[in-house]
Amino acid sequence: MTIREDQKEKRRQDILYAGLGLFIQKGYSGTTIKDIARTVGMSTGLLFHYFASKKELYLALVSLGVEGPMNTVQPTQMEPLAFFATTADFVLENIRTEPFFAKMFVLMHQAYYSDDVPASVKELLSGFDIYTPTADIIRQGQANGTIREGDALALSIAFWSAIQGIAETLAVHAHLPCPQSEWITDLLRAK
Amino acid sequence: MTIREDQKEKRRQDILYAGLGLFIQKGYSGTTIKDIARTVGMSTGLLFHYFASKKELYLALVSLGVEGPMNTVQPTQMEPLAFFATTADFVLENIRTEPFFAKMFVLMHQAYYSDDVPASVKELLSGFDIYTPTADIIRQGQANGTIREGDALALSIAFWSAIQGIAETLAVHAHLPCPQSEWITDLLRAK
DNA sequence: CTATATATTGAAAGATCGTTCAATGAATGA
DNA sequence: TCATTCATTGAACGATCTTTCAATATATAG
Repeated sequence: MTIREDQKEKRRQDILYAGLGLFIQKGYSGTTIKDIARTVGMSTGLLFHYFASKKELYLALVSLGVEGPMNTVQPTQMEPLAFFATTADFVLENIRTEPFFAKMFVLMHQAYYSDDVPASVKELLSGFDIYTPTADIIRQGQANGTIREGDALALSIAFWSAIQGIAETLAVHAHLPCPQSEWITDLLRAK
Repeated sequence: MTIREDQKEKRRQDILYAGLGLFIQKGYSGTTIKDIARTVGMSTGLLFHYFASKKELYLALVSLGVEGPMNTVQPTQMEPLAFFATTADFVLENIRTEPFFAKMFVLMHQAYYSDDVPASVKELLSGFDIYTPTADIIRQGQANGTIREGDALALSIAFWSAIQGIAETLAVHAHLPCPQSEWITDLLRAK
């Protein structure tokens, strides 16, 4: 690996991080290549030396999220309520201490739910569904009495909505206090 | 009020509602005047007969939210936890049964937190802060033992984040089941 | 019915954005 | 050192978007 290749890779990371911050704050269409280039301190034309297009830059970010720490949230053999406690704790702890993680969490939500993203991104994310597998785990917890009664899908929506909303808030305002993971877990806990 | 004025007003409502749906799904920049015009079935030029600009159309929507049912959420003399139970119940019930309410809730969040909105909208919303007054009520509930201990602002963020996330999900997918307001209230309740 | 006001269209203007490209400066390798 | 490759710029191109406008159809008023 030559010095030039190292610096090129570092420059790519800078562009990606600048893009991440702008995309979650201004949306895909609201963010211009000029915005990103100015943030990292380069000319607009030069950015195309690192990424072939705006679409590809955004897709590279979403791919980072798909392969990254986001999908460490995997169903396990844990006791159901303990799984949610662990998951909430892991995600909130990372949101609190790693700005990149918090922003990436918001970007993935944006990429999944917004219609203001390239079709290639939608294709990459098609088939992703956090609610269905989570709802299954909730049903197991309801069966063994640790998770409250109620529509499992609705409980899943409540759990992830809370985490998602917190990520959105803290990704932009890192100075605000982060809710405790136990509060979110108690949303599911049977009394 | 002539027939013409009635129809003009009705047409304005149609444009506003079409814009609301598109804005929350594609963002401000991602939504084009052409999009909105096509949705209501008129030419692009005609839309400027009803709204002077895209900015003004968006601002009219946010103004509806500011004056509308959104600010019926007012601190009262209620017992603190009862206030949150009532608020969560009111908001979730409206999100569940009134698509316009759910979408408006999402739009207000977008207008407040996104940087992809006209400066005039930011000015209209400056000074709005749901967290600070809510955190005050939480402190009262902590004082009388009905609300759990912990950073009041963080509890406020957790409460509203959950509701906001649910609104975002149901505004786009109205067929999904709506979480119970008690689940959200239990997020604050002392054990 | 006639004249005036309103509704509507499609095209054009003006602005902005993504993208390309020729030209130049800097670093690398032989 | 010199030739070659890479980094960088700024201007230009084409596409798209907001907004305007002249022209036409339709409805209202007297």
